[in-house]
Amino acid sequence: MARSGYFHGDLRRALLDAGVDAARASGPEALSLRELARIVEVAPSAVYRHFESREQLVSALVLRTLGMVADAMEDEIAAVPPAEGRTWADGVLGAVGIGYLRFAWREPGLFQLAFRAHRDLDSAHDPDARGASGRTPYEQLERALDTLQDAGALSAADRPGAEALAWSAVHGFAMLTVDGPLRSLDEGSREHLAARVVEMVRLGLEAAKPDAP
Amino acid sequence: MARSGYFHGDLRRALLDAGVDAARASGPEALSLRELARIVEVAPSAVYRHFESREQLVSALVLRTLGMVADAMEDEIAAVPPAEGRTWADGVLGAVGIGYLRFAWREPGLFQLAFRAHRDLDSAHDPDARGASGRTPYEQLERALDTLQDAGALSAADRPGAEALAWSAVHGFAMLTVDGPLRSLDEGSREHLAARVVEMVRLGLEAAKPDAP
DNA sequence: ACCTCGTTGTGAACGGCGTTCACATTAGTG
DNA sequence: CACTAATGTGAACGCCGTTCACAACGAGGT
Repeated sequence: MARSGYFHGDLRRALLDAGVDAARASGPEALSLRELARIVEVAPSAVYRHFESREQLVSALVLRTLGMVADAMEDEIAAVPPAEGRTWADGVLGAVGIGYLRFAWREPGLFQLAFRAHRDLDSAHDPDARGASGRTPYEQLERALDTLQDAGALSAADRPGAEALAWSAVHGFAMLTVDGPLRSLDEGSREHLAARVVEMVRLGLEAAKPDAP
Repeated sequence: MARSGYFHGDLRRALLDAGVDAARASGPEALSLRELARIVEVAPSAVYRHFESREQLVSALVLRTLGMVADAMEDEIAAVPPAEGRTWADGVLGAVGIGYLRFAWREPGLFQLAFRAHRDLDSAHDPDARGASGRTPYEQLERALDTLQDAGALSAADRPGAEALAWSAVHGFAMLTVDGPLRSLDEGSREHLAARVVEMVRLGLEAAKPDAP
């Protein structure tokens, strides 16, 4: 923790901790390499012993944050009243979406860090992006959709692309409400609209009207 | 155009032109004030005679770009086969969404410029954000939803928030496909999924299942 | 105990950025 | 024609990310 003179105990971890704090407080823009080095009381160049570049540091922070998102989803799923078949599947899918959104509102800085410039699908299955449940956020979505399919609410023909459909709606709403034009919505309207977004996703997925016979 | 010695003919316009070119080529990150000044062959400080800050320059560029988006939507609407009532209304709403998406794919750099850090709803009605039709992109969406309501496909109770619902889905899909994890989708799947997104929005809006009696 | 060697942190420097300010140049106006 | 307001210049400030030669340390072998 405290540095033993010249050497820092665990600089890599300390930088990541400071990074999470900074992003939480003021978003991903505030993540300056020099600033983090200052917080940890180390020369800027020391950072390069643990990360190849600022970008790579940010990537590590993104993975950490994705784990938190996964936990938020898991919490929301745990709160779904037990049910069977289609009702349960709908509940889980909704919980995944609401978990995503509630995390975004509770931790806007971290949310932006995780999803604003989160460019690759690699992280969707990166071990470092897993939460306590052992799943990444993307895997939670996949699982919810599997459940939906098993419950007979989603046809096999409509399954491909279902992740994109659901993610689009929820992610778009998150963007608009966290950072965008709808960011000054009060919590009530926000939650009400979120429920409509989730309902829209459900309808879009269960419509089962493929354009091929 | 060419500068008459000391003075530049129309520096403000020249900077905006250069800014659009730069953003088109390499996204909004590449918009450095000094770089634009270099292109226009002027000292960096000269920029401050026309814009209070880099941020304000970018804002002006955003408005310009929104006008182009409005035009793209208008083009798409013009291509909708003429019909009446609900069919026509559905067609217009779809065209607005598809116009948004096609613009995003055709001009990814400009799209990001316009919608990535586009923080206020003010620009939704800013005169400088209007296209040739005299409407901003947001106003096009409003109009499409009005049409939908007039056609009886959208209840008055569901009208508030309809903009947010539609925008969320389309914007989220645009983000994922332009910059995000789905950016390497081929054009075919992209268009196919876009149609499903639009269909999802339609279903979500026309569901007419308010939670209050 | 000593010496080596790889690891980790330092300090100074480079070029780039946005921004400021005193100053130079010009176009219009009275 | 002189004055003034508008417009462009040049140098400077403090920030940023990154690089590199160098210093301090821990561990392992002799």
